[in-house]
Amino acid sequence: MPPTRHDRAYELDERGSGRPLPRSFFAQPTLTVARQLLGKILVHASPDGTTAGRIVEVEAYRGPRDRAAHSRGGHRSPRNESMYGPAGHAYVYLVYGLHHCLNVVTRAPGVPEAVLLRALEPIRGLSLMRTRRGGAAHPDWQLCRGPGVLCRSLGIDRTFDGRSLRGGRLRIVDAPGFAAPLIRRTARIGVDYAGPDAARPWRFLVAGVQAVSGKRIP
DNA sequence: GAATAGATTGTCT
DNA sequence: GACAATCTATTCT
Repeated sequence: MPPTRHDRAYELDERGSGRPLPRSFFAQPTLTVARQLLGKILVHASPDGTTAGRIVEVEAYRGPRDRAAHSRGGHRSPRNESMYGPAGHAYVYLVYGLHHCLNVVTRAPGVPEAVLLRALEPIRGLSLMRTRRGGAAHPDWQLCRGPGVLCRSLGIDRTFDGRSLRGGRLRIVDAPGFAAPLIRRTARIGVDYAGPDAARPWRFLVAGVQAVSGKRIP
């Protein structure tokens, strides 16, 4: 497949390589990491081929005091153990018995905070994404629109839980961010059970991007 | 375009 | 046995 305009713009080579982000990037406060992840690129170099997309929507989950987080009240179990691990590693879980969701762990080991990746703008391996989605004729902007769907398109499952995202087959590489005025905040999605924390504006997305979940912002 | 129901299973009470 | 950081198809308007 010939390189696309996006590949050159984001300096991805044939294997989807790029500059990794330092661990210090992921160890920052979770809201900072969430905002700064917008524009970075998630790459999965699988045996079937490489798929990649630019991060355009995320949500922050802020540990024991956040009643929407899996680590609320300091809860710790085999399922969410990765949230307690080092910054820059993955926390992958299954929701509703059907869909995988990918989080990026933040802060110091023992501090169970993370950023959920909710949508990507696809930039590489679009035909493989369509195959993984079951061969339906989805438009490009629908291929990674939503946390479960992006994992399906990129072939991400719980085998990546607890693994580093700064090297290996699944990784996040550096790329230019978005101008601050384009970044919007809203309440998080699907956390109505979380009482007062349901309303906190800890979802970050990019205005003018079609590939975000829910209603897009002009 | 908006609202609704159903899928499907690991995890926790 | 209840519920979940979701998605899709279907049935309205």
